[in-house]
Amino acid sequence: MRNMQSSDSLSSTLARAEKLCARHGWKLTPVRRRVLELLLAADGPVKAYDLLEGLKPGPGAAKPPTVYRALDFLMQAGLAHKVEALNAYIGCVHAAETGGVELYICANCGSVEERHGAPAPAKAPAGWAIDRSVVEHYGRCSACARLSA
Amino acid sequence: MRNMQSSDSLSSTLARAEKLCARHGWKLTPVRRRVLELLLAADGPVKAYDLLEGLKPGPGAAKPPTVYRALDFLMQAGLAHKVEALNAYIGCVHAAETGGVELYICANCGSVEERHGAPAPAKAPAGWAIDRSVVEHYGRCSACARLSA
DNA sequence: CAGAAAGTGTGATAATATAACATAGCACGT
DNA sequence: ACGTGCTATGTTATATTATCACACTTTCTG
Repeated sequence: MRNMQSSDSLSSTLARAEKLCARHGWKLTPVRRRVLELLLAADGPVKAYDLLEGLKPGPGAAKPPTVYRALDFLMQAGLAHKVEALNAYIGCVHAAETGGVELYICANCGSVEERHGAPAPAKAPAGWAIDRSVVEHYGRCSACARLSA
Repeated sequence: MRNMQSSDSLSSTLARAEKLCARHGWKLTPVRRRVLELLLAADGPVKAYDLLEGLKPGPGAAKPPTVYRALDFLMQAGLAHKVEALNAYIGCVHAAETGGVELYICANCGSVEERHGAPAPAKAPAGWAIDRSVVEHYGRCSACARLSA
């Protein structure tokens, strides 16, 4: 098993996503919801074109813009994150938490851990105003670190 | 002016790169050196295909693999960094400094500041072994922050 | 010198992402 | 209900970023 997301918690995470959107008046449309499901069900970061494949079985055979638009929405809503160094995307398990996200990515098994509310870099250069930070750590998760030790 | 690199210091940075490579037995070949020059002379992060254009004037009209190979070398040598969230590259002014790199990127003017020796995240999840971290902060540099205030 | 290793040239193509414009569904005031 | 505008989606094409595979050359080494 490569992620922390059980099949049970998938549906409860989706339910929370529904509520979050309802509360804000955002529309979790079928396409968006389907993309979120695929992200949450995956064992790790997912490539955009794999989502595209994942969408094929359904009635709507999507084209790239569809997927990218859904991803944009989910990221704005805080329901997904982009893993910049992998050009891949993950569903956010702790949606609605505020503050920056810090990602820990296991290079061996692909699992990802999210940390929220990462402390603002107190040591930014003088005078800089930081809007957004990308923080990604690559290494081995505890399980994989033990095995390869 | 968008970066901190004067024309003077360009040549001295190149000289230091030469020495660094000589000291380690790495080969700073003409192509690699030319790419490094382009990176250092630029006002900010440079896209791979812009480097490709920049190489055209010279005798060797390069193809993509040439540029990517040069970039790989420079990054391994610590002479360049990739800005993951922009798919762009920067020449490293503090080459040979150890430890992780933290980048501050001004969304307004494109200038970039490097910080080296970023403290390892003491709060990594228990048991994780971190090999490499990507840390990029987006916002406004002190000059641009003042103007837009 | 012979052989191996590292670097580069070249053509093709893969992988990632967006532009531009058409269509459809829904919300809202009347 | 009706039109109006807004949001979302569909569709075609294309832009952008990156790698593969193979040939050739240069350099290093014994």
